[in-house]
Order: sequence, then C-alpha cells, then structure tokens
Amino acid sequence: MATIKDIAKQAGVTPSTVSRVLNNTGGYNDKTKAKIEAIAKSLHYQKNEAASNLVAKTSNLIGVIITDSKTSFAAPIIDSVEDTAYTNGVRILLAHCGLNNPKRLRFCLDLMAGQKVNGIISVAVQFDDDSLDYLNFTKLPLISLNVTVPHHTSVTIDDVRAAYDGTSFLIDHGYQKTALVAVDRNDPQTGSKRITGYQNAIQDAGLPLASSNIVEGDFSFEAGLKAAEKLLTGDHRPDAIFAASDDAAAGVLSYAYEHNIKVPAELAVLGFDDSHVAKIVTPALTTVKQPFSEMGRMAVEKIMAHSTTKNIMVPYQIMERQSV
Amino acid sequence: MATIKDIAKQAGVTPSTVSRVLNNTGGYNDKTKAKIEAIAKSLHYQKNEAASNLVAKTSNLIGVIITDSKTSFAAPIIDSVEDTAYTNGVRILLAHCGLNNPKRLRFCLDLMAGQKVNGIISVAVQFDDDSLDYLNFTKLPLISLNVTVPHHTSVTIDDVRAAYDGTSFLIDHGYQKTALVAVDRNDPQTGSKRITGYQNAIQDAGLPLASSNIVEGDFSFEAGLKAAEKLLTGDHRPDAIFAASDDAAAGVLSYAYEHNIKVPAELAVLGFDDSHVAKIVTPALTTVKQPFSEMGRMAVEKIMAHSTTKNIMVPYQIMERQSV
DNA sequence: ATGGTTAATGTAAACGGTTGCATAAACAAT
DNA sequence: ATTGTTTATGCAACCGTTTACATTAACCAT
Repeated sequence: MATIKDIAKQAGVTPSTVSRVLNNTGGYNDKTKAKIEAIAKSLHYQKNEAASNLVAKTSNLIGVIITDSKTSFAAPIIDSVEDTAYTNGVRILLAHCGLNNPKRLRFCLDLMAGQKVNGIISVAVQFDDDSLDYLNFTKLPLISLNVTVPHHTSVTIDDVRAAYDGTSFLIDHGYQKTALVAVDRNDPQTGSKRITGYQNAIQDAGLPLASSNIVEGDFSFEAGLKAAEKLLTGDHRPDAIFAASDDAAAGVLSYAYEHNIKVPAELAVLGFDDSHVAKIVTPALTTVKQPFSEMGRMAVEKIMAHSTTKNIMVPYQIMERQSV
Repeated sequence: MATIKDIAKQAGVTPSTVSRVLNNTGGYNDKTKAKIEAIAKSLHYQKNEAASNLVAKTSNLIGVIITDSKTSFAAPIIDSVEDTAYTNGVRILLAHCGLNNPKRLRFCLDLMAGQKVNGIISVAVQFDDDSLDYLNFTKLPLISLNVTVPHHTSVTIDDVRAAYDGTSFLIDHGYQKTALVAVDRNDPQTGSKRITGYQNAIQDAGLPLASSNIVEGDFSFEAGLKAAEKLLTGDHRPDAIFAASDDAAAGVLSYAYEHNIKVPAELAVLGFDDSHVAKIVTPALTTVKQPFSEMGRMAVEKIMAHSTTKNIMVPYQIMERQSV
C-alpha cells in the first residue's frame, strides 16, 4: 500500500506537504495540490488510520455496546447510529456484552479504551460497580440508551409515565380488568418503573389493585406466552394485557390464537417498543412506541458535540393498530 | 493514560522489556515479569492499539458490511460473528452500505482498507464492478454470506435446491396449486435461483406451470401482503404460498387473517430463513431454515485461518411448524 | 583462568502521519 | 535598495509499540 512518502517522492515534495494537501489544512500552491491529488489517486492511496490515530490520540470510532443483536430493538438503534455516524465521518466498533456478564462487559470497555474511541453508546446495558469504576477511570464519555447510568448521560423515555399512559389508554377503552406482563420487579430501571406507572393508573382510575395481575418475566416471546397461560386459564381472566415488550405481546397473541380467544374482542393486547414485530403479527399490535431511531441519532450527536447533559427524556407515543 | 514508558520507568527497565512481558514473548526474569505486571495493573495500563497496529500492520479488526440492521437475518449473523470474534480475540467494525448504493459501498471498503482490517464479512451485499475492482486492489480477504462474489469466498445455501425442496414439501403435503411470492426475477443470486428450483419441482411433479403463480417483490412484509392480495382475490386461488422470506410470509399470513382465510386449512404458507419472526407469528411459520449462526461463525473462522476455499454450501432445513 | 553458552535486558530503528518551527522565495511598501 | 510581509515548503520531532540486533552478566566446562 502506498504511503504519503511514496506520494511525496513522486511529487518531489516532502511528506508534510502531502499531509497538508490531503487534510486540506491550507498552505500550499494550487498546482502542487492538484499534482499531489492526482498522484494519490493513481496510487490508490489510502491513509493508514492507525498512524493517524496515533498522533491524533483519537480514532474517529464510536463504540457501541449491546447485550446481543437479537434484542428486538437493537436493530433500529444500530441503524440510526450507523447512519448518523456515517454522516459525521465516524465509524462503529461493535461489541456484545451479554446479559449480566460483568467479565464480558469489562472486556468490552477494555477494548473501547484500547481503541481510543471517541465515546461509547450502550444499549440497555446494566453497569456493575466494577465496570462503572473502570469506565470512570477511562474518562470515556458514555451515552446510555434505555437505562440510566449514574453520572453519565442517558437517553430514555419516562417509563413510569409511559406505563401509566398505556394503562390509562386501556382503561379509557373500557377495559377494566387489565394485567401487566413480562416485567421484572427487581429491575430498578424498567420493570419497577413500569409497575409503578401501571399501579398508579389503576388506582387513579379507582379500580381495584390485585397483585396477581402482574406476571413477571423477561421481555421474551416465551415470557408473554407463559404469562398469558397463567392469566387466561384462571378464574379472574383479564380483558386486557399490557406486555412489557412487543415480543411478549406476540406471545400473548400466540396463546390467544391457540385457544381461540379473539383479539381485541375478548382480549386487548398492548405492546411496548413498536419494534419490527409489532407491524407484522396478527392482529397488528397497538403498542407504546419508543423512538429508537431518534435515540440512536441523539446518542451519536451528543458524543460528537461533547455534550454533557445528563438525563434526556424522549417522548413515547401510543401507536394504535388492531390489538386494542 | 499510562504508556509502557511509564511502566518501564517505574520498574527501572526499558520499554522493550515491558513490551516483552506484556506480550508474553518470553526472555525475561520471573521477578521482573511480576513487578511489571503489578505496575501495569496499578496504573490501569491499557495498550494503545493504534501504535500496536501501526507496527503490526494489522488491526485485529474484522469488517462487517451489511445493507442495514433491520434486515431480519442480519441479527443472528452478527450475533454469531461477534461471539466467534470474541473468542478469537478480534473485534468488529460495522458498516452499512445501504441497498444498491455503490457510493456508500465504496466508502465502506475505503474505511475497511484504512483500518487495515484482517478481513471483510459482507452479508447479502451485491458488489458492483467498481467496488469489486477496488476490493481486489486492496487485497483484503472477503467472505460473502448469502450471495456469491466472483473470485471471493462465499457461504450460501443451495438456493435452487432449497426452493425445489420447499416446493416439493408443499406438493408432498397435498397442495397442488402453489405460488411463489416476493422473489425478484432479476436478482441472479437468490430470486432467479429460487424461481428455477420452484419451477423444476412443479414440472418434476407433473403439475402445470403458470407464470401467474410467481409474484415478484422484495423480501418485505409488504411484498407478501400485496402478493397475497393479488393471488387470493383472483379466480385461480392457490392453496399454498411459498414466500421468499419469513417477513413476506408474515405478510401473507396477515392478509389471510384479515380476510378470514384459515391457515393452514385453506391456505398453506411456507416461509424462508427461519428468522426471529417465524416463531412468533400466528400460526408459527413452517419455513426453510438458513443456518445463519453457522454461517457467521464460519465466516470469522475462515478469515482467521486465511482459508482460500471458494464457494461453501451450507445445509438448509425445513422447520415444520403450524403454517403448512 | 579461559572460552563458550545461555538468559536477561538494553539500544535504536522502524511503522506512517502530523505539526510547530524554520527557511526561502516572492512580493509589496517605503 | 532596504525592510517587512506573505506564501509555500522543508525539517525534524513526536505519537506508543515492537523487534532485530547488540550487550552484559552469569554460569558451566575445560
């Protein structure tokens, strides 16, 4: 591969001049510029980023840490992160940290630090104390999407209010026996907040609160399926199920389909996220939309701007389709 | 950030010794090794990859080029690529090239060349002549998944036979009036191959071929929906629809649901890919599974091994669920 | 004691770009 | 003609690691 030295030799100038031309830093004759650019092109010159990064002490790389790519909302976020990065001239270093795997998260952070990334975007990643300490030590800016991280910037929706509004939406549509499904009570970020919002809405509507109406689980399809089974075989059948994710809602839909329960006539199903699956299941899911693309875009822009805002709340929105 | 020089100074040795210890290249006293490692830890030393890459003329980076992350089968591939990369000590540089966007693809390749990646994995990316020339010039090894690229390694299924077997599967289950949906006749890689396989199966079964039974389209949900509309409103209703993707199959399912057509009683639907959606739609999709995880893993391993095998065919498999 | 090995470490030159400072040439202003 | 200013380019150091080669010390065998 050709280097600036090769170009310099051919052009009869020094590497510094070539560097100046190629970086458009000014201070050279138009004719030399043209000559150098022509030679660079003819040699298919490609800058060695490692060398450049070494002196610049940066990399034009943004680290993206996600638990895994299958997480349904990872795709739209990564899409918008990539697009925004592209228009900003930075690139994406992707790493998976798994679920509750401190060792691997630590590895990811090590990797990002070694690559001297401009910043890190984490998607739905919970930081343990050790990783957080290390992150603070590296001084790398972090933008956390979906969950908050102490002393770092986060972009989230207001989960309490979103759950409140979702529940109210069901109540306003005449459903009185609602259930909340596939939430984790021990998750301080999402689960407990949504439970709070859900309960508040029920109380504010003057409806009875029954703890049996909350079925815990992760955000998966299977969690929705199991929860539906539990709820719909019992005596106190709910007439509406609010799932913590679209995947879980699809699980509910699937159970209803198997058991010939008509949605939304006999049972309303409200999803959460507005991920890809919301549009393609039958009936299409009414769901609480999280603005993932927006969040990804903001994250990149915050990093580029060295913004130090702490917690950013973005608006959610109820997407009405056919399941309520 | 601490450098090996800082460590060397504290340990009373030269940077070379530190480098040797940290890289386990041998040739040092156990006591100095212990001392250096202790100091490195206390300083939270983190190797500057740029410097290291500069002399090594490589980056331990694998470039992954995909059209976009929303593509349903990108997720499982990226998951397995990331996992395999993790266990092999390499990292992932991710770039999107969009759909039929030569300029952006060229940009991606530039980026990969600049970063001196060990190799490139492309997922369902069509290379135009210009990009291909450039790729060849860079000498970067490419592993193309899902489609073949002239003179480069590819990992694909046998699309002709997969379509043949899928169609035969429908015929064997008693469906005589099949249709193929959401394929692109002008796509030499997937579309035309699957059309060939489909037609061969029909002819071999002694059934009549009607060109109206092939409805073109991209692989999207909407394509499936539209195709279903076209096929199911006409007089010659098919009794089975073979979609080119699970998303398209979901579109068919959705149309059937809307119009009260029972699946699989009145209409069989066969998907393609076995992506995430296949399991969560109702009824769950019977589909032709592509071994995406396997393909991702192989791609990384091929790059690490500097393998030069050309075209690798991996086995597909019909996953029987409820839609046929 | 002498020479030969071996092990541990040092020396210095790379890797490819960037950049502050110096220099030279060209030009303008007195 | 002299001085000052601007423009274009060169010089050389530096970024942090790696590594071939040189050096030193220690040990062993004669």
